[in-house]
Amino acid sequence: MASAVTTTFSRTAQRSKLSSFFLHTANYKSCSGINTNDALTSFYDMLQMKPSPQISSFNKLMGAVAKTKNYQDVIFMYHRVVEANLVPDSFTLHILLNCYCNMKRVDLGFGVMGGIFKRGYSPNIVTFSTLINGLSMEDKIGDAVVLFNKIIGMGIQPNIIAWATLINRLCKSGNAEVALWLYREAGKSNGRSDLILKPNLKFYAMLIHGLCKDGSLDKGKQLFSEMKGRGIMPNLVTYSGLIHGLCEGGEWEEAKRFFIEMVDQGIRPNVIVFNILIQAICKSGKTDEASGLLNLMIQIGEEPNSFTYTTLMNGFCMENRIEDAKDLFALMEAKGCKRDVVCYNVLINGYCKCQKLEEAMRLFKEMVRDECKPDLITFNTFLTGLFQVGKVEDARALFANMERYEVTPNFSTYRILLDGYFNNNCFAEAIELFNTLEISGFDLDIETYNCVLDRLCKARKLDLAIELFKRLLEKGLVPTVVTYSIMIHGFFKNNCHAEAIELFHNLERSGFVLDIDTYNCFFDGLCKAGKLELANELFERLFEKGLVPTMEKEGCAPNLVTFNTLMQGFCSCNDAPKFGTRIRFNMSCIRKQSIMEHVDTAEHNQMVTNCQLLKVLLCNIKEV
DNA sequence: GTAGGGTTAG
Repeated sequence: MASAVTTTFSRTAQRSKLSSFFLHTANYKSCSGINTNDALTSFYDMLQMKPSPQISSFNKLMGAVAKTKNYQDVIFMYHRVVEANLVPDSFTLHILLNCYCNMKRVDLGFGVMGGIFKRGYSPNIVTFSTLINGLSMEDKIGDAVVLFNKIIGMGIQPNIIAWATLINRLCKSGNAEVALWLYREAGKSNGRSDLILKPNLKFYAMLIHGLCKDGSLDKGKQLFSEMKGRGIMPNLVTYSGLIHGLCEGGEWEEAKRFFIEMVDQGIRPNVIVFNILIQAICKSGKTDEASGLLNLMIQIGEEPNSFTYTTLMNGFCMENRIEDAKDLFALMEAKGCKRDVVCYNVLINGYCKCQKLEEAMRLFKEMVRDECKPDLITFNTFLTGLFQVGKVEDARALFANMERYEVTPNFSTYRILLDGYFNNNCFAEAIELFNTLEISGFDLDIETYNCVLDRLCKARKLDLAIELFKRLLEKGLVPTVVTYSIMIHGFFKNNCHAEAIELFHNLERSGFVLDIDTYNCFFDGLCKAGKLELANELFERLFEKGLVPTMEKEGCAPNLVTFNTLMQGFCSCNDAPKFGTRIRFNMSCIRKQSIMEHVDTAEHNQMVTNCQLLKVLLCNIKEV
């Protein structure tokens, strides 16, 4: 899309009344609603005036454009100002700094701070607050806290804006406990009453919401009471945050209690709090109840918005009720509610989930016609769906089309392609893609390596797997239990029993904490390799060492898979009677309630089959 | 004239 700058500068600049508006408006805020094109016309106009207007007039214009989030345009304007030999002042530089931070280029922001020094100004609390915000936006909350500490060390006193920036970002990044601690600290006087951060409704709201979202529900509720105790009365937004936090933390009953309390206080719920409730109800699988809430909203005259419809549509899609989702999609249009990219994505995902790819494609075309630009999530969703039904050709074509829509593939996109190629027997293509990603310096994580290792092992390309395993170590990646399970399984599958056993023993000796899946994988390999004695020995050893109870403590308890694997192994060998005691023991373990919890259907069915088989077998087994 | 601030969807 062409920026407003290009369009403005491609046409002859016209002297506009706006120019004089910017030259003479005392109150900058009064021009916040300005259209970027008009602002740029005025800007170009002002640049040509002789004598040049004051830098402050240019600042007003740049500030106005920055408010419209057209940061690229502000940067363009900054360069034109410098080229025109105008001297940027501290305000100009701070506007520029804020633009870079909002564009998630805090590195360039720090560069601007250099410029602030170079031009003889000193960074102030505004500079640092902006940078703290910029760092947080790039998920560098730790660096933001370090910077905050540093400025205090430099003797710069944070003001309420600096505190609000940091506390808000901490709450949003899952660090509400830290935020609360800081808030408490900021509330202490340190002998200077002018520096105390006074109790404040918005700070409380941020903290309550954050604490609940992070799972500290009791602390959140406690803070809510504390706030009321201090005479700060919660309003709709405070209640919404609390209710949302409680819903996210799974305390639906509590959320409902506060909703009722809010209504009793005479606070009328708005569309946002309804949306929060609808989402929570959908998540608990009661989509019809959520649908009832939509009707209630309409009844009381609270207009549902695109969030409302989309949330509910997503609820239906998750239950494979695509027709209901489609009806809602139609209702949305009938009610004059604009369908945005999220809404289309939800429905495309729904169609993909129930494998109606033609419908998904129709919708994709419709959204383009509707001038709704597909985004990264549209493509990632659609690609996943196409690969799932084996439409590899269509997936390739869609991927090739991303550029046309100015959407850059991300790491998830490549993972979808990689998995998709592997799952659809395009082994060579998958490996080629992986190699390209590796060479192009893509930051591949251990999970991606695990995926490729697994496929290589399963394709009996053990040499390549070993080579790749060495390479990931060289890269400094740390293998996980999954990596080792894959390798152990790979060795067994490729008949390298000795290597599998050696690897397992090395891991045990080195004190590496194995999980039950790794043990199961090892047991499975041993059983299939006919090494029942070894499997039995290991199992006995685990008991002798008291390791089985330890395994239980560490969430690594033997599960149904363990017993199923061992039972099958013991039964299928020629001298099954030898393991009679073990088989009986395993069966009694299986009957234990704890083993039966969290068992999937397939595993359960396997168990039933095993048990039936075993009953027959056991009849022929003499007690040992 | 420059920074921040409470709630919602994929």
